[in-house]
This record gives sequence, C-alpha cells and structure tokens, in this order.
Amino acid sequence: MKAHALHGHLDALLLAVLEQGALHGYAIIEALRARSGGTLDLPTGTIYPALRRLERAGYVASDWSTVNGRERRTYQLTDAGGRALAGERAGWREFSATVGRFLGTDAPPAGPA
Amino acid sequence: MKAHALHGHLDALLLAVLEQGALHGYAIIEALRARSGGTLDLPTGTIYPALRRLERAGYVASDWSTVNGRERRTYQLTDAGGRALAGERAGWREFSATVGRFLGTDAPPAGPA
DNA sequence: CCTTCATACGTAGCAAGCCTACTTGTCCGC
DNA sequence: GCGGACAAGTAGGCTTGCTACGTATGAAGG
Repeated sequence: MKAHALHGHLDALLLAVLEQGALHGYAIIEALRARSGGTLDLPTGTIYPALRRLERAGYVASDWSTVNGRERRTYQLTDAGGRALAGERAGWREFSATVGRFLGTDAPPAGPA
Repeated sequence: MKAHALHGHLDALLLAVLEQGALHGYAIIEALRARSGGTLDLPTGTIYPALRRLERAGYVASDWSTVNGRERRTYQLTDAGGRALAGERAGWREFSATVGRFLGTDAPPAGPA
C-alpha cells in the first residue's frame, strides 16, 4: 500500500486500536499488522512520535511498567481520546464516502461481521 | 472536512474528474464542489499546482484556449493517466478497506446509482 | 563467552503534500 | 470608475510520516 496514503489518518487508526484495550507501542505495531492482514506494517519511527503527539493532545495516557526486565510504556485511551475517535470516525465516513463517490466502488461487497 | 485528510488522494480525485471529460482548472474546482455536495471546496493554490504535477507526470495533457477573452487551460486525461487512475482506484479500495476495518462502518448503505 | 535475534523504546533529519495569502488580468453590471 | 465573478498562477509555511540510527534487555546457539 502506498505509504503516503495514511497521511492524516494515522491518529484515528491508533485511537481505534487503543479503543479495544490498552497496549504498549510495540504491541500496537503488531496489532496494526495483524488486524490489517499485513498491509499496515508501520516502523517504530512512525508510531512512537505519533503516540507522543496523541499524549500531548490528551487523547491517550501512558504508564510505565517493567515486564521481564524490559521497559514498557502502555498507552490507554482517555475520555477526550474517545471523543476524538468518534469525531475521527465520523470524519472518516464522510471522507471515504466523498472520495468513494469519485473513485467509485466505495463499498466492497464483503461486510465483515 | 479536514483538509489534510486529502493527502495523497488528490491526484486520484483529479484524474477521476477528468475521466468524465476534459475540463479547465476553474471548472474542475466547481466540479469537485458540485459532485461532493460542497464538501470538497479546494482553493486554486491546491488545484493548479496539482494539475501541473499531473501534467509533468504525463497523466494529463493541457491545451490553451481563449473563451470570452479569458485564457483557459483545458486538461484531459492521457492514456497513462487512465492507467494511473485504475491503479489509484485499486489503491483506494485497499486503503479504504484497511482503514475501514479499524474505523468500522466502511460501507455506507446507500450505493448511488 | 560471544553473537544474534526478538523485544522495546526513542530521536534527528528529510521529503512530500496541501494550504494560506497574494498577484495578474478580463468581462459585466452598476 | 469600481466591484464581483471568472481564470490562472506563485511563494512560503506547516504538518506529517518515513528512513536511518542509537540504546538496552533476555533468550538461544555456537
């Protein structure tokens, strides 16, 4: 997938992943890769700064912990983050509907459960 | 709509508009606005450079003409542009399916005729 | 013991892309 | 004459994601 396509949607993706439960950065990367079927394989240099950005914005909160001698920074969605995610979702729907109107075939037949 | 969201998809949009017939820049802006229901109201500073970019890439070709004393640069899709559009469409489908999997509600019920 | 790999975090600098603001010029109505 | 719609364009800035690099631990293999 063209990498640049993500522009402006990464934050929404991260919030959506964290919506299902708190995760640390490395696990977020793996979750994105797994849930996208390998399509989204994002480098740490993309994820970590994005998470700091989200934290500065107050959309996620982080806690440090040590697991097996390894430092982990676990992020969880805040209330503001939940609201932001709702907005991002609405924005995505409008965006995808709009672009889909031009590019056609917006709706793939397979509606995943 | 958040403008930044367009990042990386503007080219596809422009090619899609031109697929239906040659238009000049100003008319392209109006076509985008009309077909998107007002959602896509892009400034000239966005459209004109993008069209030059597409022309440099060989995806569109332009012809000057004068209508009512006003200079018009009319753009039309080239063969390469048509192929590029097909690729963009496929890319868009993958992208929207992927992001939609995270943001949910990828497929709006209304399939326009 | 030492190397390598997976886990885990992070920064610095770069490139791309779109927007804001501004400029030029014609035609039409007042 | 002046303002507004039409029509094209450039310059500079800002955001964003990527590449490349750096640091550290634990487990496995030679």
